Amino acid sequence: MSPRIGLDLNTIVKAAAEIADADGLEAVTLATLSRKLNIRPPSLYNHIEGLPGLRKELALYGIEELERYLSRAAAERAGDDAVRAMGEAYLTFARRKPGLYEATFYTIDMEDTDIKLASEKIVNLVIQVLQQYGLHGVNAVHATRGFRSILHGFASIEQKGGFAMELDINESFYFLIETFLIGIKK
Amino acid sequence: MSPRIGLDLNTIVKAAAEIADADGLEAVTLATLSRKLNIRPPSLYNHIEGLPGLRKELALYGIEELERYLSRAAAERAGDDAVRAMGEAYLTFARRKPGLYEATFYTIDMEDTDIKLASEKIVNLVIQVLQQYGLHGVNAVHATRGFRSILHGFASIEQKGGFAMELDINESFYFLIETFLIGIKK
DNA sequence: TTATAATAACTAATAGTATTAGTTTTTGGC
DNA sequence: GCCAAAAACTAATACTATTAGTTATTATAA
Repeated sequence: MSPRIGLDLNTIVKAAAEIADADGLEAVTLATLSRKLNIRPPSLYNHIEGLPGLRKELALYGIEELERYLSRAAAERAGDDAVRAMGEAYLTFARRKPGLYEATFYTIDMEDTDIKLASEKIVNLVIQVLQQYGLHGVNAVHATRGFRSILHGFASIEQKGGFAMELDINESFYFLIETFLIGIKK
Repeated sequence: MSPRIGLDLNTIVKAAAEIADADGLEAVTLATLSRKLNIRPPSLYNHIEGLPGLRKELALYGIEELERYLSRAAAERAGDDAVRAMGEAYLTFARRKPGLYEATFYTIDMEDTDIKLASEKIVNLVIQVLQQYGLHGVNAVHATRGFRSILHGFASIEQKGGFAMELDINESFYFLIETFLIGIKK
């Protein structure tokens, strides 16, 4: 029963991510988290700024993790291959870490500098790939916003169980990506 | 101080929607709602099955309201016109009723019969429009899923403040819709 | 090696939340 | 005008986050 367990921010955030993935983001509370870590809830305040602070850290971790998935997929690839690989990586991340993915969109402060910076890395990555289609300036931004919308929309609806009909979901995803590729080429 | 105010489900759900639109979905609690309605929290249990029940009713109301927006837009229109109009209507709804829109995606039980039925109406509406492009059977379903993904993704990211760059958001939306139209035509 | 300062745990207390149980008041139908 | 159902209520319980103040451990420096 040592009053100095040796907790750090990383351990805390990863524990929170585990709860989120296992039981949903709503299950991430200071109470459940402190139970998992074998400490009392107030002790968490030594590391994070309350529940809002925890949510920010979780979102940040999620965005950075997503960026790693995406940049790994884009590496050594170009054009359609790169777009398809990034799309698949995005969906894989959302499926493998559902709670953490949810956290990247859940009541986060987009004005926050850390969040902004991490998000920009993803945007720049996508812009870089889409520029290979001759999309520059405003059009590259439009296309990037479109690509993000497609990916988030699909992943989010799937996660909520919104695709009810008996039809292969992966096929629908490929259909959508190909539709997008055709669209940006003309 | 009458113990019989004359509350009904409709009044309750609309009050909840007002809170959601004004202060965000997280602000919708039995406590805030009962304060707005000038009753004590337990009284709400005469009309709804706790907080989960309230959320379900709110989601249902949102889905039905969205369906009204979309069918009004699709009426008397066909092809590209209909698709563009539905896209705009979707975005308009999400912008005008942000909290209610959020509710249509927030921890809802997709197995619930009422929710399922209301959702199917929207799906069928979209399928009907997309069939005019010669999309039938599986392809019509793929395209419908794609269209919903685009709309939800865009609306959701915009709502969270995710489109940071200084570039007109409506332009990006039109770009995305046109990209989709081109894609499904080839 | 020992004293001190910072860190990170703790307990205690408060306020806000949902929910259940049991009660009272009103209303509508007979 | 009576009675049953509906819809409000009060009281109580169990969580939750959070703040204040306390204590124990660790790291540092004399």
